[in-house]
Amino acid sequence: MTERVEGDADSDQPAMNEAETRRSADSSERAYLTIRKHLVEFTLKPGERINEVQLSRSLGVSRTPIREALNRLASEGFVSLTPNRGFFVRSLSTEGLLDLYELRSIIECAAFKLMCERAEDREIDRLRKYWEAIVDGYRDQPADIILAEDEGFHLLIAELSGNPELVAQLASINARIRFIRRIQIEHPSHDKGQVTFHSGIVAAAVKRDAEEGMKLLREHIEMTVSATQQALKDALLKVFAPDNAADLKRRRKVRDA
Amino acid sequence: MTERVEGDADSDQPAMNEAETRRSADSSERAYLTIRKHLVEFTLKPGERINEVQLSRSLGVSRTPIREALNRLASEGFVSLTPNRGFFVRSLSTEGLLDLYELRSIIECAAFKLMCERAEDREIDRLRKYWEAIVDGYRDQPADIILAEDEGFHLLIAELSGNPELVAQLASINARIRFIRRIQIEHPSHDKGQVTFHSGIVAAAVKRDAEEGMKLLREHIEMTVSATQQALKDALLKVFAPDNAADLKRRRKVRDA
DNA sequence: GAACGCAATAGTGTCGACACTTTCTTGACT
DNA sequence: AGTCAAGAAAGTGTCGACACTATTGCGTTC
Repeated sequence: MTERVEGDADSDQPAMNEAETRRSADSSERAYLTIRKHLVEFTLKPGERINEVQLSRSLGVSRTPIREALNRLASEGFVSLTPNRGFFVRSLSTEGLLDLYELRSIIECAAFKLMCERAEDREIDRLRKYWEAIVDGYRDQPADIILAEDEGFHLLIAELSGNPELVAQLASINARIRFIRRIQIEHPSHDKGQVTFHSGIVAAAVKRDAEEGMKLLREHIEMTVSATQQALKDALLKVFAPDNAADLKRRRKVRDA
Repeated sequence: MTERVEGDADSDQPAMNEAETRRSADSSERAYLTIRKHLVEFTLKPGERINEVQLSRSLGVSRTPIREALNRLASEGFVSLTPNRGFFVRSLSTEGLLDLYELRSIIECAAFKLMCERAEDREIDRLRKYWEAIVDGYRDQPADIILAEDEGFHLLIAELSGNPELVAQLASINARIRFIRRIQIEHPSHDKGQVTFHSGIVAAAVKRDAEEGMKLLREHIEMTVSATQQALKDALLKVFAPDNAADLKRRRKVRDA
């Protein structure tokens, strides 16, 4: 949805004690990536109010690029903005999560169907090859890699649907649930049956069997949802463990405000 | 998608020659609404580069709120941002339009289905009453009112699906195609059969007949798409009429860049 | 006369400062 | 002790200025 290059956020300490004040013309982008990382890793906790000054100091830039980044994150649903009160970390409640996964299921099923109807044979072949190339080492990869490969797979389906809007939507949804998916992958409950699932999807695509593919997708997403819910609960518990219950109460009050 | 109150943009000349420099704490919001209006009405033409200084002068605010508004509009797909070169009015090509309508169809069908499955009877009744309240004068209203009532109808369906994400998505799509829908409504080709269609939808909802409703929705959207394409062509022709072909050529070159 | 480079201009990206609003603190009053 | 209000502190919203980048126009060279 947002109109820029992605380039994942992996450099972390860009400033802090860096005296050399370079005007690198992309403070805003770096701020965006860094803040998103904080959100994803719960360094900024759900429900928390975001202090612009503090953030700008810790990133070594002024408030302008910070605000730009936060506005972007607001459009993407990561944070919310209350006039004159500032930005808040959006707390992804369990229901909210369900809603997002439901939306994802809708988009993915539609994409699969359109792909079956429209894609050329050699495009379907691209999907098959993509999967074949990664299937071997798939389950032994670290979580980040698995996640990226999985997202790539589903995104490719969206691309083959021929509708760029679907791609944009799915990418935006992915960004929002990525942190949870990672938690889920690292969680003991993580289902290794994904391999079978993906192979099934490829088979359905080759046969152009839209119904079969959509059925698989729906089942798959439903399964991950229930697994994810437990993983999320555990993660939230861990995040709020050091504090006492007061924090949780406040969070509930502000939830989705 | 974006996290604020909507409150439609209908006040137009907020500043310009207003000497009194009030710090009203919502310049950003006003800028957003005004710029969006310009985009919707083709005052800012597709493909055009947006000059922040000029805009800020004409709105009587500094560049900060202008940039904030433009960033928001970028997230929503109205404009695009090229680093160090600025914002450009996104040219909604005919294909792009098709993709958007397709996405809309997907979302609306899914919403209708979920509504049939989940909504309580009194909620379905709300939909019926909403339509009954406006059906009488519907076709004689001015374009803006028809548009708002129509959007409200479809948005209500999304709400009754029980999934706020669907509502947000639909709202965002609506914002992007609103200007075209208005053009289409004012175009001589505008189909008055919408009344029948909406009544059909309500009937299907009352019967909880998801298949029937989805069929109607798909047909309806497909019909409007073809009608809209002609309307869009006429409108674009009108917009680019004063200039010569050079402008169109430039536009093609930059398209969706 | 066309291509190239260089200076001048226009425009974006970021900053620090200040006005205005919300939130917290303190102290008077019941 | 608890409540409320006034003032202090913290924080957001907006501004104008300046640094940096892209673009335009001009003069030079081949």
